[in-house]
Amino acid sequence: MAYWLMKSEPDVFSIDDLKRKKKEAWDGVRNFQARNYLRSMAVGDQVLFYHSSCAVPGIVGKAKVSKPAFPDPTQFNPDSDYYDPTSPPDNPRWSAVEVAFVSKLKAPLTLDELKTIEALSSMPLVKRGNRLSVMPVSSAEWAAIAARTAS
DNA sequence: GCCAACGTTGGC
DNA sequence: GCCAACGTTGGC
Repeated sequence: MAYWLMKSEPDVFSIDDLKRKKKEAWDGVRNFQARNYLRSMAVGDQVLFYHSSCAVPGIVGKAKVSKPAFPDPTQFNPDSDYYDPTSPPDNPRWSAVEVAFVSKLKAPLTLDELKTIEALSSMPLVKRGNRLSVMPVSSAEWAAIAARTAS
């Protein structure tokens, strides 16, 4: 069982959206490193849900992986923002997973706060200029975050 | 809205 | 295979 952190813009898809829908395909990832992380996920892996590009970026809830990686259908959909005409149908370039809602935090653990936690100092998340939208979380990092959150 | 940082593309 | 240009991410 592994831990992950996944970013989403709340204007596009928020923790409240996931809570309401229970499950959601996590598609649209178009970065090779993030894609490789998606492909290494297993059902039951735990996920920190992070809101990015918003007034108060931070961890807002938890989810878990409910389906392992499958070809991201949006890459073959010409009407999708994520359409990728260069992806070979017999060897799809992009993957998605399905995640299920677990909990919403009573209060977000803000990026400002995350930056002050020594145990998290090597996470790409807290590094300036970081753009990785899916990243692994170590058990020590998970524990440090869990110690500061209530759901 | 701005801009720094980064990944990707494409010319050579 | 290098690297400049470009587009995107994401904090502020």
